[in-house]
Amino acid sequence: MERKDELRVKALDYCLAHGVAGLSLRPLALKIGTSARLLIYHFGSRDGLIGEVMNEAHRRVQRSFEELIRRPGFKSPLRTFWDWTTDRRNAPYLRLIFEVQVLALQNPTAYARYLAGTSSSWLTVIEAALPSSGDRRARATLCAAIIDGLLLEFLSTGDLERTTSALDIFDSMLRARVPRVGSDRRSVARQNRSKGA
Amino acid sequence: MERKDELRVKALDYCLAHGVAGLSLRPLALKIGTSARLLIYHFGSRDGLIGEVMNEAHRRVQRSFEELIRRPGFKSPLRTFWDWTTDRRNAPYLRLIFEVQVLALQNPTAYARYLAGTSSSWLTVIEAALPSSGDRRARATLCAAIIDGLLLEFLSTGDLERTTSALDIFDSMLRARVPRVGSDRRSVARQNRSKGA
DNA sequence: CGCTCCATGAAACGAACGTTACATGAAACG
DNA sequence: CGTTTCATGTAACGTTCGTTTCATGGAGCG
Repeated sequence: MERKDELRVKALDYCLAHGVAGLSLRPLALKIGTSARLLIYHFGSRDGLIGEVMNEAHRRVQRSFEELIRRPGFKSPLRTFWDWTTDRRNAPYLRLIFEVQVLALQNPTAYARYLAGTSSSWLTVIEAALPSSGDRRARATLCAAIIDGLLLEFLSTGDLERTTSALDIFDSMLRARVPRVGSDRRSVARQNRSKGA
Repeated sequence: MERKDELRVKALDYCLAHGVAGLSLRPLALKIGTSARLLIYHFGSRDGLIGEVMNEAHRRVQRSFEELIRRPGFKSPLRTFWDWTTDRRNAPYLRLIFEVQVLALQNPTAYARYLAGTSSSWLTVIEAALPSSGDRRARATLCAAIIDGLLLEFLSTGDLERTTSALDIFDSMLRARVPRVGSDRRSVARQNRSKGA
């Protein structure tokens, strides 16, 4: 069983570097010092391997995140979270999860099973951290989307300075606590309904 | 040549529905009423086909976007842009571009060529629409990231109401014109430099 | 008609894919 | 010791992949 653990860890490292979209067993096996035969033997199938690899990834991200919220934070919660996502120890994992999430958009049957409600669980965490208000869920959605969008931009361009500046701007906006806008959820839905093609 | 145009259009429709990650010629050819032989004949190779398909996608998005900015806008620019991205005529294209962008993160040599600077070109457009200020580029980055992040959330969950509420919150924040925060670019860079792992 | 060029079909190529069958050596256990 | 179980290697299976080869039919043109 310990051999399987070792293989899972090495396979995860390989997926962090090469992605999971076109993953094939033989090159992976060659790189981590085993054979396609043994990967099937230990994990049952390619899908089983990817499943265990993604579970391991989620586990590590979870562990790192729990360590984060245990530490005392000097900066704002959002900025602290941003620094965590862009940390080079965490970014590869988030990139991998990004990949699976986007692949699941076009091929849910193949990839959705590897997403253990990642996005919605983070949304819940953020929502719990926000002050209570009628639009708290929408505010949490906004915060999560900003992290996602800026992270995607950071991963694409590598421009940490610009993306961090953007986050700090939003952070200062958030602290300003702008009062509720006139368009509540119902009126938004009304506007959308008159939009269709 | 007109036959090739027809094939390109049909292939794009197929990619909009099935994605481009695991695209293979024979199923595509079967679905659009041709053969793998002819796809190679017309487009030279699989990569050539994907290249032309993505060009066609970018062309259509571009055309739709130009039509958008030609129309008079009743709502805020950002909300107008959001309604455009989530329009069911446009969202599939943005989803496809999302897919390629994320695939390029892990495999730039294979996919980066299909991204004709999409993200940066939009950034420029947004930047031009914002009032001039020292942090205009960062603000543009923020706006683009919010659209990206919310769009990804919308595509993943289909929850247009919640994501639109989130956008409206940000829109109202933006209108409030919070003054510059203390952390300018230089101080941000300073903070980041002392972050490394 | 004869020639040329373009479009297409049928079939195959070699490679890579996930997976399996079979054999074997080592270790654990009675 | 004999037996069983686990881990592993070798080789193959059948399939699919992108691509190529060869042949053919038809349209345009002299």
